Amino acid sequence: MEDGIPPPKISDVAALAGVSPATVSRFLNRPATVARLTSERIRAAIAETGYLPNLNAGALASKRSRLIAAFVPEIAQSVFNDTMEAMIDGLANEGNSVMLALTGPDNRRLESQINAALSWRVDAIILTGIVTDEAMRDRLRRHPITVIETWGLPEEPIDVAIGFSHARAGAEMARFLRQRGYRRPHLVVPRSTRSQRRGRAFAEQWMMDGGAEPSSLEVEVPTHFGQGRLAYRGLADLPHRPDVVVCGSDWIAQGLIVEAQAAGVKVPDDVAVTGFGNLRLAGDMRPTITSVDVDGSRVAEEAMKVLRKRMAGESLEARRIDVGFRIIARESA
Amino acid sequence: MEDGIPPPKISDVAALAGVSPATVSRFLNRPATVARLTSERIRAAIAETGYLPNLNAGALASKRSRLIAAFVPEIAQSVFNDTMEAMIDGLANEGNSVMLALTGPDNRRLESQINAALSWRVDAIILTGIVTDEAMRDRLRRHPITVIETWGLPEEPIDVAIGFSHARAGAEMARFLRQRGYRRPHLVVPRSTRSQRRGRAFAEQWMMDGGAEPSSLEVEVPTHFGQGRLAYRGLADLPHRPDVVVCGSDWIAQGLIVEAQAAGVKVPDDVAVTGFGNLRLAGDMRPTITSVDVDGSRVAEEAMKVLRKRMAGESLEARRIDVGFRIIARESA
DNA sequence: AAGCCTGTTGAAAGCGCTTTCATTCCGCGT
DNA sequence: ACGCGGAATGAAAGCGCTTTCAACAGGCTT
Repeated sequence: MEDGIPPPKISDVAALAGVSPATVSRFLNRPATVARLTSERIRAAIAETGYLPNLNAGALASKRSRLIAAFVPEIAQSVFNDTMEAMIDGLANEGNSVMLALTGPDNRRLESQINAALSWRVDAIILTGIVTDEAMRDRLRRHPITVIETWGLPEEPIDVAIGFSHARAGAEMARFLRQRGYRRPHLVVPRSTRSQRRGRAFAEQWMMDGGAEPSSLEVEVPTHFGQGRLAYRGLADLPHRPDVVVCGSDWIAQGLIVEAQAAGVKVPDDVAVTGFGNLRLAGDMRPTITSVDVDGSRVAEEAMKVLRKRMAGESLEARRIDVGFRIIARESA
Repeated sequence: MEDGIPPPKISDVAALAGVSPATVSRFLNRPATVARLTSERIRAAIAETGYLPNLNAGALASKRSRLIAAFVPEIAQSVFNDTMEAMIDGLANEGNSVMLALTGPDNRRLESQINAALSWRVDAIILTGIVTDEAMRDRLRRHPITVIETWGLPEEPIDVAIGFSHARAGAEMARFLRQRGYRRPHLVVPRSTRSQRRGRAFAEQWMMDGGAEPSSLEVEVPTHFGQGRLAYRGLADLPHRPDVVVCGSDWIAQGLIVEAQAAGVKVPDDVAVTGFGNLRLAGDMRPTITSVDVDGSRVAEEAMKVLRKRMAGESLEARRIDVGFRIIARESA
């Protein structure tokens, strides 16, 4: 940190290169439209001055900011991290900048963060975690920007949604476990809209297939290892001992397994366990954890495709993109 | 997403409120300077129009962006996440926006990301992970913005540094383990500048205290659970079996413990383990993991203090702020 | 030779704010 | 009654870009 002279501007570069500012601007934004020789001179002038375009001015003049706002509940420990990372990475590579906004587990700061994003005139908003407030959804719908909802797959997306059906994931897990012969599942359900949807769908499917209503435990988000341990201990108080515990995240599953083993209980022989998210640790744990895999990088990819199309002014073929999910059967169940 | 009319601007609000744009601007930026009644009318006009200031225009005109760039190697799994979260949160609360830039584990994209940040004329840059390139450090020094380096504590900060001495942390761990009676440490060292500094300091201190040079294993960053398992298996190939494994992160430690237990080896009786970072799971694991605690929220706090002072134009008392660290002794060592 | 197209460039008018400077209006001391 | 100072406001000049629009030079076509 130091101070003094203002940074060079486009007119400084233009003067040095012996062209007009307009030409420098063109060189920067649509290089193909400026003559070879001119380009060379401008390139040299930029290097010499150390010019960095002022993107605030650019955004103001062009009404396109190449700025994208990403909303996540939290980053501390989140299944979204991989997707976010792939996205931020990819966007940066294409010359965009990403503003990260944390909305808090209960979406407390959602509104103020959305206002901030809109005030920066971002080109797009990427939402992770569900915006349940209809008024807010409508407000976003009225703005002429791209809004991508990820992970969930709402019936009526704000604009575009990329994700999978949590209800189907829950139901499928119920079928999977029943078919494997389990009969007394216990659910550990994080207090998030999506997790609860999975939990509900699991229970419905389970009962539809003739099972009794599964017992369940709610835990706070973000989920973590320690919750698994507590969840394991809670098992003792249940009217009848479950033969499989369906956890809302791989971390919970991992903690539960560790606690079970510390108590001398074998997984999956004495009690089976499933997780969610198919984090790397699910495959690394002893025993390896049966989990639900969602291709996070596919979500990122599709999101970027959508953004590219929008920027190019093309129209989209689909407003709901289902990336699906897969139950990964491993040792723990 | 929809389109049509351009969003309201400050002159629309001004017209509706029957004042000049200048007054609305003042109302927005220094409310104390506008009369009570006028304020009321403006407030109403803003509400009626749904006005959101265009911050690009604001930043351009005022030369202050209230935009802060945060650089991290990655977010997927990182000890920095808590600090980042606290910081993003705090900054947003004070009316700033945060641009998150991923530099990649090897700082590959550092330069382009820094250029992007400077192009947006951010007010400050927060660096996590060490910028080793002296040319880049100098370049940043020449810019009239606040640069905060976190976690490390370089001799000659670019501007301000907030962190702790990794060398001291390594050395202290060596003393701690020796005093506890361990004699054959094995190091699992992530390939990051900071981790390696700790590892080296550990070894030096250990030998200075009369121990033999510790064996060690390098692992890639970001570290993860699976590496601990592999590290455990690698132990078998060592010339003599270590009595304590010093891991570069809690995740590694956790994986190592799980693998040891799966092999019927008791922790810490047969082999002790330490981690780093004091993540929540360190206290939750069975056995609980001895780790090194760094107060991440303190780092965030100090960073925000620095930013506040700079924005207020005050000068700083210190350019290097040591937040220290503590070895948290638990069951695993 | 006139007419046209394509490729390349420059002039100039904004983009929507902030901020200086000037102006007006009051209350107050003398 | 006069002048002064402070509070509140407005006029207007930018901030550093982008983007029309027009202009011009060649090269072709007819």
